[in-house]
Amino acid sequence: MAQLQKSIDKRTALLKATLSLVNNGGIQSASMAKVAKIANVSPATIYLFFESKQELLNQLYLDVKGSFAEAAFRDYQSNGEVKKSFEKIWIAMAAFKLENKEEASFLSQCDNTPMIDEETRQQGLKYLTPLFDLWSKGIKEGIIKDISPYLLYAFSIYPIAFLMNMDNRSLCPLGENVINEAFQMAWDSIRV
Amino acid sequence: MAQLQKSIDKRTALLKATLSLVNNGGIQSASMAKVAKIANVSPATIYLFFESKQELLNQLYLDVKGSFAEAAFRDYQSNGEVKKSFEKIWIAMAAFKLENKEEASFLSQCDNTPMIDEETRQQGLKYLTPLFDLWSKGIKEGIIKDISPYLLYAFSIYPIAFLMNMDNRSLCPLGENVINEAFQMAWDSIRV
Amino acid sequence: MAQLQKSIDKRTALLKATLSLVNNGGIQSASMAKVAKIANVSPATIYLFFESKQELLNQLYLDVKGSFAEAAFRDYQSNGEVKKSFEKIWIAMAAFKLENKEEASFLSQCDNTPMIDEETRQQGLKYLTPLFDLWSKGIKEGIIKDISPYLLYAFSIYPIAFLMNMDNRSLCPLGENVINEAFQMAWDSIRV
Amino acid sequence: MAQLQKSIDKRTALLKATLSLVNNGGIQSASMAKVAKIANVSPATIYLFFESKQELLNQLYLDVKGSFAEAAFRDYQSNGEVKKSFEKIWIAMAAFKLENKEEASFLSQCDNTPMIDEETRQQGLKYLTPLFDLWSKGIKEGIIKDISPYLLYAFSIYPIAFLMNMDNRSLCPLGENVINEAFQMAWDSIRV
DNA sequence: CATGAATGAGATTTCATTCAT
DNA sequence: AATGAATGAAATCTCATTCAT
Repeated sequence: MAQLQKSIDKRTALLKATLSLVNNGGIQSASMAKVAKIANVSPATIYLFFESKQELLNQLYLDVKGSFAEAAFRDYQSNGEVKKSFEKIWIAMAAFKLENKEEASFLSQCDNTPMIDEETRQQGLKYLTPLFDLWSKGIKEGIIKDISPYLLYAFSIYPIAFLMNMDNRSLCPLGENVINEAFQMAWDSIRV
Repeated sequence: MAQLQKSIDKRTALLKATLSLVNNGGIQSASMAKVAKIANVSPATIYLFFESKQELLNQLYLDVKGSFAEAAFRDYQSNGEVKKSFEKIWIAMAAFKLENKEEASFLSQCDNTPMIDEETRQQGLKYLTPLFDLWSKGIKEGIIKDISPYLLYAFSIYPIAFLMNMDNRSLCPLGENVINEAFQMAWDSIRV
Repeated sequence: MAQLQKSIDKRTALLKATLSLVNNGGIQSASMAKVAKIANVSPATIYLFFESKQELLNQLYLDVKGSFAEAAFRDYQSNGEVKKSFEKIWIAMAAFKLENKEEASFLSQCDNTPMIDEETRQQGLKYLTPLFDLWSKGIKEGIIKDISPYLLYAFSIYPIAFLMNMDNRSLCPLGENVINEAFQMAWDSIRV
Repeated sequence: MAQLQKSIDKRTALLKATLSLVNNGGIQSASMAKVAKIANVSPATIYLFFESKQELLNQLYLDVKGSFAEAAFRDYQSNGEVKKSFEKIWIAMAAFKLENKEEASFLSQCDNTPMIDEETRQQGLKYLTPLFDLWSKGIKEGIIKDISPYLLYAFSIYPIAFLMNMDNRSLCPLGENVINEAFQMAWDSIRV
């Protein structure tokens, strides 16, 4: 038990170290040696937990995506009104990205790198099942446009990443106002 | 004259080689040696045209962004109706991204890499001035939401990248239908 | 313990390899790759011991300067007569330079290269403290000219390097006779 | 004639450029490309005047050594008193090194680099013939120690380089006082 | 004469990964 | 289970030199 805990801790430390390194300097600057040093283990130890750098990144991706989903759906109950539910989820997502910039920025960096493989991306998508279900329900109720969930995602969720990016670069600071305006746009884009 | 042309050709070949390499394998896998080999020059020759790998990527970024803008605004005339004009631009942008997947994917990869520096990004943004002006006009006319252009961009333009990504991964093929649905969403998100 | 010894050995081998390479071909021709090959390690291994080529050279400088000082002062006791003491040191220095041509020649090459940084030079100077102290004593006793130690050094010690150089180039072979003549000159230059 | 002059000017410019570059950064940092740029010619042009970088450096060595000798013996007349004559030459040498730091420093750097070949060094030595002759005379007169001119040189002339070095590094500024003290040492070392 | 373009070879350094202990 | 040492391969970039013009 203590052994297991220690293992888990080390794994977590490694993921955390990677996250932090990717964040200042990009994926390429997160070398295994640096990761090891920050996590206070030997480089060789990383390979006890992850098969390769690729796998380390993929695991981190899933991990972070999981946290994101967990935050997004924490207060969500599937039996509520569609718009209200969507709003709750959307705001939670935005809040997560604002409060966890490292995680958010990491996910952004993963969007277009070949280091994350298709299979992992698919697994990541599964975390969003509740949202997809909600959209299905909305579509059935005639409230939401009857189109591919990918479109719905593209216009209502994906933009959050851009906003966060702007916020980070101080080009468009995200106060409560802006968040509300943004949500309105998200909703307008998908509602019938 | 012939010499100048040869120079230009070589520069172009280098940019093209870089574009292609970044596209399969990501920025980090586009090594100067590979770029040189594909462009059929010696590695040292690259440095006659670009000061460093960073500069090569930044120049490519501007180059591609320029082509993108050129395509986006080719048929646009600033005196038309706001919605029609926006549609024309939006469709042209989507078409460019669909027809020039390498360019589009490259721009996506640049979104979140520290290899493109802020100054270059700013210069890239300038290419979109006509769109920003159009939005201003629309806002004045009370047709478009009176909010930051970054928000407008985030919800109406940025999603195109996601769609293209889905198209590439065969998750959501972009036929004419889908394009039209997508444009509708873009418009709904920004219109009053 | 065995590991530590192996580390020390490797470090020593690297320094030795560098010394030897600098000696035939100059500093610039002592490439890290060659150093590695001669020391029978991979180029990457050098960086486990030295942060950069600069540091490698600086460390070697200190190392050699240390050996030199050690030899110079090995039999010296600070309570002896000034002239006798100086002679002992001077002869020991000359002997070291004659017997350790690689080391001596390396130090000469370091005299005028920007690869050795000022701080390291200063540290190197400290090894000569006993000599400076001896001079102070001589000055107080009115035996040695009351002038800057840099002058004393320039005229009594620095010339040894030139002699060694001539010896190497077979222009002025240093037998016992010459050595004695030379010492006489050194002494004449600094004595009152 | 005009053509010839232009050629000479270019050669001079190249030598000057090399001198300047060697001076800040050492021999290795004086790349042919930089030399060309500073001299305002094409890299290829250098090879019209010098066969290789080696030759460029060797020529520069001779050139500078020549200037040095010219300055050293400018006011010297071989029929004067030995000590007075030597003093005149010595002071002129020191003055040259102080007033032409680039040249002086360059010569120092050449002392221990394999880039200057033995033959060139020998030619350089010839410039000092008048001094050697003076010493011969002094020896015959019983004023100067009857020993190898290399020894005389090592203890009376070579130290100047060290002093200049110290002056450059602000460790021992050379005012008139120090110069006179230094000359005294030089003379003491070689006089009977 | 003079050159700008071009380059092959090689410089320093970093990295993901392995392996003996 | 854990590691520190070690590395081959490759990355970015520089350089002395050549050659078609």
